[in-house]
Amino acid sequence: MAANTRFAVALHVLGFLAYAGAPVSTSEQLAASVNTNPVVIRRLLASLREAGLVASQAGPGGGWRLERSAEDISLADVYRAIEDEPLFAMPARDPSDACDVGAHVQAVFDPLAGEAEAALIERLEDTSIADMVVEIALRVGPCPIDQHEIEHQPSLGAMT
Amino acid sequence: MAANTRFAVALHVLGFLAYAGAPVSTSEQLAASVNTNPVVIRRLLASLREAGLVASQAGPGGGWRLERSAEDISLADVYRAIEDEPLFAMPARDPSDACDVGAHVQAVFDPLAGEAEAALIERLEDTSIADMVVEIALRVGPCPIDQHEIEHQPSLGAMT
DNA sequence: CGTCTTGTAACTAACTTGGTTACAATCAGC
DNA sequence: GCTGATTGTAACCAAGTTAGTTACAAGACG
Repeated sequence: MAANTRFAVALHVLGFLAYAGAPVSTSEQLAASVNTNPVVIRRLLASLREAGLVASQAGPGGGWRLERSAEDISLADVYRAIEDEPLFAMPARDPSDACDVGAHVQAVFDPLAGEAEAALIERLEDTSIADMVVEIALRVGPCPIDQHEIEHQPSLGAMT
Repeated sequence: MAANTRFAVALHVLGFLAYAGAPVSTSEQLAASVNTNPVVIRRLLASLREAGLVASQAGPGGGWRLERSAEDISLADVYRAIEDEPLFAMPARDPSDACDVGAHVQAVFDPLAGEAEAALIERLEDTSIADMVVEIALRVGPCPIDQHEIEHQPSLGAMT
């Protein structure tokens, strides 16, 4: 499958915004952490902004910030903000309606596909961006120096 | 998204095989019902055969049949037979490990993505091909003539 | 005004998908 | 063994998707 990497990138970026604690982060910083182009980040975050998850501001000192608290953004919110197409779909060409199966397969398939995707989303509802940030912080391990006081963007460390 | 239609086609074909009740159906017949090319059907069914869901036989009178009873094939079996790549994946380029979030996002993301996909599969486990066939039969409605006795491939009706 | 940043269009390269043709391999029945 | 039906599979094409990139307009702030 064309691996769906937008979801992973969205979680990375939202995790960054939550973890950084800075008032805003620029798409340049986010792109550096994800290792991609700032435009890719802006495109993705545009979807998240439409869903009310983040806000942006232009100009010097501008950038992106969470519009809700990290506890209040579930992975399901992110999934819904990004994925507009259903997970499973019927092929473009309609099946033959001269055949009992072809005539009714769509009516039977569609609700099944919807329920399966709903189960996926329901599971995503159980985890928040804040939960993810906790997991990340746990893996960073005890810090000799409290990174949150070195600079305003602690998560960047000594990035080039 | 590049809508995943293989899943829908697989269910259609398996439903056809179960509903038809004929000893075998040819990829030509299946392709006619799905409204696609026989080669597409053979390619897809090759995956299902590897998973032990169907069997094929060449030569005259040959074709495809279910290798297990329709009650014994869950939609999860079909999903696993078809999808080899994980539903969610990290982007090809590794994130920056100069950043706390970039360094650990994959370790946090991977199990989350796996659990979400597991929830999807778990839901698919609840429905069998037989369940689908019942739903289809219900929609066909009461038949003036028992179609299963007109011919050997009742579901084809008067297909061209 | 000058500069930093977002917003967005346009283009490209790589990949995926479904469709199609072609042909070898297999098998049943005569 | 010959014939014909059917699967098995490689090769190729067209269309669509995705990520990446460049370019530049628009907005915000000192």
